[in-house]
Amino acid sequence: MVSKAIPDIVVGRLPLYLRALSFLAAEGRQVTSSQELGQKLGISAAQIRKDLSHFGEFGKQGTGYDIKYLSEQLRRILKVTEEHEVALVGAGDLGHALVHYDGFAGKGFRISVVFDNNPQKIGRRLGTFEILDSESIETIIADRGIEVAIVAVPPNAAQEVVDALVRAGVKAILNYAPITVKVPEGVQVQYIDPVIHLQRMAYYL
Amino acid sequence: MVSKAIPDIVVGRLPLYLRALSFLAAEGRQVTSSQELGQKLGISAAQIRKDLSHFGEFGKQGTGYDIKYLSEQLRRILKVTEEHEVALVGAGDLGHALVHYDGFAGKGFRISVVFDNNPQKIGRRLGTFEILDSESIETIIADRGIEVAIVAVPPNAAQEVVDALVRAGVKAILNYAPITVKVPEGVQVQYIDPVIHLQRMAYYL
DNA sequence: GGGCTTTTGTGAAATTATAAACATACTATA
DNA sequence: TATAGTATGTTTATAATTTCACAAAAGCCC
Repeated sequence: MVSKAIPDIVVGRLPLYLRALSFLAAEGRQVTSSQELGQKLGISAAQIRKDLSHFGEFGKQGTGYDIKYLSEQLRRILKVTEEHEVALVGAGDLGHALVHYDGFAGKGFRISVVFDNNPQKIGRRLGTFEILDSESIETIIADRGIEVAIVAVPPNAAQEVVDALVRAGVKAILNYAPITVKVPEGVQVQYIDPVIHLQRMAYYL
Repeated sequence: MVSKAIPDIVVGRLPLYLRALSFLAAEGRQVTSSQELGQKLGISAAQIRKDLSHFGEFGKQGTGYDIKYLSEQLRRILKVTEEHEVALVGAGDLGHALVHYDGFAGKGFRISVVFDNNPQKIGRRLGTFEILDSESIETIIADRGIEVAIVAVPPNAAQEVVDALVRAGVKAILNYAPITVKVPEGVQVQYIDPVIHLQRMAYYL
């Protein structure tokens, strides 16, 4: 394997591999194979081997992959060995669900601050967090060096929030608002919109 | 254009086009171009034209696309002109957020029944819905002919819920549980897992 | 230890997807 | 009515991705 630019589509599959490995580990399994992983994920075994080969040699011929070892390697590659602090903007129903979501634990992320622009909500608690004024996004996020944020605000507020996050130095944004936002070079955005997924499936109904 | 099997990746972009068109329409715009749409979505104009060409000719040379007309056509293609009834399984925080989410309106989907397996919750209300026993998924969904469902239950319950949905005749499942589930041929599953998106972005931090 | 089985890592081949290029058609304007 | 300017739909070219195929390495069993 030679170090080259890794295709983004490959990077996008690594978290799926890691997730599948976590489940196998939880079942007490020690070793797996590209074939088994592929079966579980609906991906060809060859593709999994090829994807991993971009980063090194993690398996043993005739045996497969040590689950614990490969998980560690993937976590290292994805830079999720330590937990990233995440800023959440939007303390509505979705923000509430995200704050209480236990799926972030051990996966490399931890919500550590919550913002909202509603004066009714500012100063109140959401879970263990005090809801902070969105006006303070820039200073607080910059001060704390947070570089990951989740946007869970209505669509008409999303671009404005994203702009503030970018100014604060955030480099990765997970946007639940159903609009495509503009960000400068060097800032990543990923989108979660249930309607997009549902409409895509509706085509095949 | 000749009718052939449409690449899934093309189908996956249609909802994005439709979403962008909705925004333009909301701004009072009448006409747009592949170039403008591409700019807004971060997709090349050629790709948009090519994607649309799989389904017909919707534009006018020298002018572009009539926003209302193209939206109608995309809705027809995606089969979201009428609203699909959606069954929601899981009345936790996420289910709560989904029931109150106003982003489904006018997009082709409407949550119309809610299930949970927690005896504490069954019979109570979630928004305007009475929470029904998950045990009744099969009969109720089959009776009402629902073919779209959203799974918002903990990972350890997800496969079981999916199995029940499949038996009930559901053909499209949006799964918020962070596990890859097994479904028979002919049943679609799409996944929403914030951790996957965050980990993918973390690679580039 | 030798033969058999398994499974990796990886080039080469096949497939699929994206981008570029362009002929054609339409609008607007003078 | 002629001309210039746009923007489509489609063809062609380029690039990216996936699959295939196989040598090599490791384990297992007698």
